Amino acid sequence: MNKLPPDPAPATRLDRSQRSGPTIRDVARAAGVSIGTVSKALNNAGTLKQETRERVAEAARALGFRPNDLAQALHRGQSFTVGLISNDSFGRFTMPILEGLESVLHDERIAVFMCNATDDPEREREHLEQLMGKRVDGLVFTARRADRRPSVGVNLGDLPTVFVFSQSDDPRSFCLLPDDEGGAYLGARHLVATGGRRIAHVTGPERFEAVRLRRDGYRRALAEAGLDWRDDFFLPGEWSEQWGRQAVDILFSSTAAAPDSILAGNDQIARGILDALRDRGLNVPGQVGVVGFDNWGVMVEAARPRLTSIDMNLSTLGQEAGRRILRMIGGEHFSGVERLPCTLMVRESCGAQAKTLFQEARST
Amino acid sequence: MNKLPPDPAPATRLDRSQRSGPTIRDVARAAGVSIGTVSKALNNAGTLKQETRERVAEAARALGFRPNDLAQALHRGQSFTVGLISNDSFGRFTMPILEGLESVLHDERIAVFMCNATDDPEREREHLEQLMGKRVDGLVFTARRADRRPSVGVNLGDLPTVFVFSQSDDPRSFCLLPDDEGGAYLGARHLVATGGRRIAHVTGPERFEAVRLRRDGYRRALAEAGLDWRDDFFLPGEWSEQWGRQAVDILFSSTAAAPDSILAGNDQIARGILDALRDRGLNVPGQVGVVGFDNWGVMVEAARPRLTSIDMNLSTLGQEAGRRILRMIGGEHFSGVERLPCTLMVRESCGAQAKTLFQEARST
DNA sequence: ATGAAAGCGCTAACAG
DNA sequence: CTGTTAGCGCTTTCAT
Repeated sequence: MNKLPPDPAPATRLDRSQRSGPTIRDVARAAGVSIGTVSKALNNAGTLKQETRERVAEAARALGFRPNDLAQALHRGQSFTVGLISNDSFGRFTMPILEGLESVLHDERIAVFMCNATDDPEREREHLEQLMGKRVDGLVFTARRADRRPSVGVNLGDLPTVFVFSQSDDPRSFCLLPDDEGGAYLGARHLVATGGRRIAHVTGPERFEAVRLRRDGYRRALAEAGLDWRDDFFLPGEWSEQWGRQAVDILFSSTAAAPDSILAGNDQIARGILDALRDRGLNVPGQVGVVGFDNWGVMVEAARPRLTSIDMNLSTLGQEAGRRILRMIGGEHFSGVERLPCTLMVRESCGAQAKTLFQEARST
Repeated sequence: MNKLPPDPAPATRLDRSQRSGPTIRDVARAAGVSIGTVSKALNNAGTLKQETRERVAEAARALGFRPNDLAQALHRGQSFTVGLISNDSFGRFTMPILEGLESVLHDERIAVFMCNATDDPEREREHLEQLMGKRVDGLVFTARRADRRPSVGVNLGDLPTVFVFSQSDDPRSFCLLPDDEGGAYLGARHLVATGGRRIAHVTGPERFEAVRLRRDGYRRALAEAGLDWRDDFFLPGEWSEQWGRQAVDILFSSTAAAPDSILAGNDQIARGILDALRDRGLNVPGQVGVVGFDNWGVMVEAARPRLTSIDMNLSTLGQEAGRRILRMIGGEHFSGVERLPCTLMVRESCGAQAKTLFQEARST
């Protein structure tokens, strides 16, 4: 029965005849109709007798026929795929975004190629070449932090592209970001509302745009509450627990005017702050209220007490990215930066008692 | 010149003529040769005059020609794509695996469709259908924890499939896992080597196979050191910091025979242990040595002191998965379970002083 | 050394 | 209502 393999061939090449299932031709034969009829029946197109549709459907099912998307793609000039280029090797930010993106695209039958560039421009270029070769219908860029990034030298033509949690230096491109300013405002306002008068802000490196925007939100909340900005209460540093602990040492070295509240630039910093306060015997939230940023499950839940934090709604961001790219594929154009609201998640480190009041607060 | 669009059509359909770049036909025209010649020239196939090759290459470059992989795939019956189905929505384990997998596959010009099933069988089935439609050349399954999983009812034919960090209940399938037993053995042996005599093991739920295997490795190290197994020193529970803290309360409630070393089932538990020991005023590693499992950067670095931990080498696991699937695509067959060694990463929570001796230790 | 032509599996326009 | 056919962009014999 089996003819012996006539050609050993390169091992990485498939023996096509083996793997690929029945074709539309086989279905046509089985149902006793023409190829065109099968196509119409299976796509609910054209005008066919109900009985024919059923006969074809039946034959297709019996054979286990599954249309070949590649052929379809070739014909339609649309591949039903988009590429996702990520520079967040750790996945902390990319995964929720991907989840949202994918859930939206999946409904339109389009699949996502995920590529990890890990900040290597050469690698990114290669990935882009590959994706272009695969004729993706769109492109999504993601990065670890929301800062500008130079476009690598690949001609994308007018391929629909969106930058999520990441920015392009090309003003014509479209960027989707969390509302950092509003998020920080929300956190600081919550600290005010729970009685804070001396509110410090311990955050990441000032070269991050997110750090500057969050600072602005913090400042706005202070102003609104009639509180003065104090240079010694704004501490940019690193995104680490280590820095959070160190910042507490700085803030509380002179007990004179130590803060009664701290807004952290991320949850890791917040956790460091909590640990250091604990070491000093200071009660949270009794003596000091603490609010984090990111609402990173593993951090906020493990913290003692559990951490109140700002959620950037990354999954929603991903969903919106999906919706936009679909519209762009449909011919619409977008450009500029759009920001989506953050949400305050209240837990015990600050204001859990005022839960009903603030839990739903959203920025913007 | 342009004829007006005769059909407004669904907005999500591409206007093909716009987007797709030059075809091989355009190159042929530009270079003044036939289509077949262009194909040969670009693929270094057949036998062509050197000058012709160059002329074609030049024309292709000038036009910015990029071969259409879809057409190629249709012809060859190989799509140069594989699907990755992940059930680890959090990404903690999937990302490193994906990174390794992708780096290997990328070199063979094959791209990865990433699909998130988040433990929803229906969703997984849909993804599989979609991937089959796209004629992926292979399939990789990943899960959050290395436990058996039922196969969803989709006929995969003889499509090359590998389960990484995850298992199938079909004995014919191929599974790639970390050597949990060996990893735990490594950790426990290290605790022995640094002077531990009363070594406890605080870990996750016993229904996880990984928990049982790690327990076995722990037991083997004890036996090898002539130490007795003690039921009260083996504490299965949850994968949380909370549980780590609680376990310390249990272990040290009677100061009588408290442990001098603790092997944790993961880094979160280990971190909880460290915090609780600290609360009790116990010095690590002076009074109690602690070893974690996972070597999760954000945990081990933030811990005080920094955490000695077992690395499962997930990226390597992903690479191996990539190599195997390539070989399977090439026609080879694999089945059964294979385990790759873990590595001990020594830090201050136990034995950093003995660094040179154990840092490179590998299981198996 | 190069060209011509037959598909890969499917869709859509046009006949019948 | 259904069949026929011309491609989609590329590879690969087989002629020339």
